[in-house]
Amino acid sequence: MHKVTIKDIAKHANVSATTVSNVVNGRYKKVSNDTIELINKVIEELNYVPDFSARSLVSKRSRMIGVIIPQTEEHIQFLLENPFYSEIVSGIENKLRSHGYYMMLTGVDKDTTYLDILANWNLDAIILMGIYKDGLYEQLKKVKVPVLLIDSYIDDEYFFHLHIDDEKGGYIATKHLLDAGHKEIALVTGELNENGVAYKRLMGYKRALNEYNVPYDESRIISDSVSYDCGISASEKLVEMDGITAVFCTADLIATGVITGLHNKGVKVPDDISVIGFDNLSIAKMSYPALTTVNQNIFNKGERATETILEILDKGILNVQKKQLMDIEIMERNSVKRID
Amino acid sequence: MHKVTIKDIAKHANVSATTVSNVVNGRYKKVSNDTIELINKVIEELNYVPDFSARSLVSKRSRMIGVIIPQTEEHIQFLLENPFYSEIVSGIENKLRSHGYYMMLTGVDKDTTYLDILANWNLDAIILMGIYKDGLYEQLKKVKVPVLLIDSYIDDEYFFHLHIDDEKGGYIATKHLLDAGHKEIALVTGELNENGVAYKRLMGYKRALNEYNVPYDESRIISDSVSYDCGISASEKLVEMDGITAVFCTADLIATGVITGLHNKGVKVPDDISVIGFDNLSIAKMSYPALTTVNQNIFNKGERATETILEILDKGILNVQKKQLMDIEIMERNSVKRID
DNA sequence: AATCGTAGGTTTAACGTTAAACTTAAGGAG
DNA sequence: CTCCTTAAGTTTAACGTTAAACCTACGATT
Repeated sequence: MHKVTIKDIAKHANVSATTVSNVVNGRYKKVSNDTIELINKVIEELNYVPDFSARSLVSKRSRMIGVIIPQTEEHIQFLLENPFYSEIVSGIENKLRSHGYYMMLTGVDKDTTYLDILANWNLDAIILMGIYKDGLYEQLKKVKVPVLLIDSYIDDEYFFHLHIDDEKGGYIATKHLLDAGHKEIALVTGELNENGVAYKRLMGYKRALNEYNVPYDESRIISDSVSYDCGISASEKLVEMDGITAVFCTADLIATGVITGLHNKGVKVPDDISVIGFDNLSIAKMSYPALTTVNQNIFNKGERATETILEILDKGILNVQKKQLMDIEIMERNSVKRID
Repeated sequence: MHKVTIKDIAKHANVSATTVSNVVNGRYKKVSNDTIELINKVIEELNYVPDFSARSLVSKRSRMIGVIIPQTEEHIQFLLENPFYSEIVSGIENKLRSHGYYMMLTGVDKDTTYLDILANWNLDAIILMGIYKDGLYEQLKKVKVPVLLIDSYIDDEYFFHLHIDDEKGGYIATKHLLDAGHKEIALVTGELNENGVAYKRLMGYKRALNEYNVPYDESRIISDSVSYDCGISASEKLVEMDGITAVFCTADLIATGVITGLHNKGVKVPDDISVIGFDNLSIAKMSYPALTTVNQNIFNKGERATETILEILDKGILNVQKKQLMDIEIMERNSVKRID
């Protein structure tokens, strides 16, 4: 009981394999209507499905896109447990699927030589989120496949970029607090890396403070990593800071931890301390109080990433804009209180 | 500048392609140490990476596992935005990766003939979550690939199953409330399908009530779908139910919605109404009050699924247990109050 | 001296598909 | 009546890898 191949169809329909291939791939100009009909009937009867490995071997295309998510040492489960990644992947997958493409999803750990693999699955393109150290980018350039970087400030003309304006995000978040009358604003953030989003958001924070003539005080910056638990532990430091009336968390995941942590210490949000987040994760509306945050439409970002990839695959690498910016805006909920 | 193939390595090392293949695949018994060393050197120099399509074509194995997540019409973004799925996928991916396997992740919508595709990527196995209608299971059986069903009560010897005891889960959750003195207990659940987990959990609920001589009242069952928003809307109905002191939500996602919804109506959790959830999602600890729930270790469930798959691939389809049960237990937090 | 086993290879064909080059018959233009 | 074009195919080779069958030289065994 062997696998049904194109040759079986050819034999049953009394035509050549090429003709079957032409029908399967919609090259109808080369085949008569009668033959098309006949072949389709035989395909149906014999339950033929083309073999993607064979197809990919000869055509050098797989209709498969590689999606890479960062993973840190400490948080094995980081990969998809961060809702940011799962939401964006969700957007990517949906769009890919609706266009007949498939997704290979993988994390990267330290000793991953994954690019080897990614390179040789004949992936049509790669979407990479977050930032990476070591020679990863150099390796990626060796692969002759288009690469789209999401949320990376690596300055390299080779890559395609999809972004929000993180500096502006930091600015409007801080401005939102300033406009609500706050002057003593702490900032809780993940790792500060010059090529990462957190750093840019910090820059925006500084610019807003400056614009409002509020002095920047480095002792009010808490930098750890992007997680709920780090939000919890940050809250302990916050309680000990004198005079704080508001906190800007550069990620919703941190913000939810901060809120819970403050709560546990008997500090009321937003009555005692206001909190603003960043991202507008689906969990932002679930916290209590519901989180005011900077909305980036994450699912849509995933869709947009896929659209860009599809455009590149369609028009060629040279005819697509290298850099794309997405809009952001404040999403007001209940975690920020006006003071005077 | 063509792709480096096994033949290039062979030429440079002055050996046959087969010998290179043997080295690449670790069949060292057939090659002398000197040759192994030489070949490895050449591979390094020329930056050779095997082509997976070619390999898969001849070997009928891809080292790739297909993971399928359900998707409903109403919630396009359902796929990974449900933390349950993202956590389990995270567990699957991590384990796969650490064993040198890859993951193809996809949703299914109504008009997906995805099995065609899944069948012909030469996937080594398929992991399927949730339940599906139509002929999907019959189609899956045609594919000659091992299939592991997570959380499905489809009764078919063909498939491998990974489960928790959902009836017991429903039972211990309800018992937890009963033991805390509650007698008037509503239940909020997703779609009730005989082959799904929600139905079993409902059965457990009934058994517990029965054991404690509390009459079962169908008007206290609210069935919608598994989402935060449905939790919100369920809360409106709950407020109108007379005498309710506790609610069992058969999913944490619903429970968080219920808590927020009740809150908005001025009902205090757990002071006025106690809430217990199911799953122990990572967001369970983020709600306020933190959610008491039935803990199934989701990430670990994903890992376990992968382990089973790897075992099947290793030992053959006949030498692995068809059904596996995972443990559950109550995870106490702050959303349930003892009353007397 | 003949035989055998084994280490260390090589050669060949096959996996399923497609791209490129080739074939044939019929119809229309001149 | 001949030449040209076109529709509707066919044939052949190639994609990169591996499994199976085959080969050879050398040392050990009888």
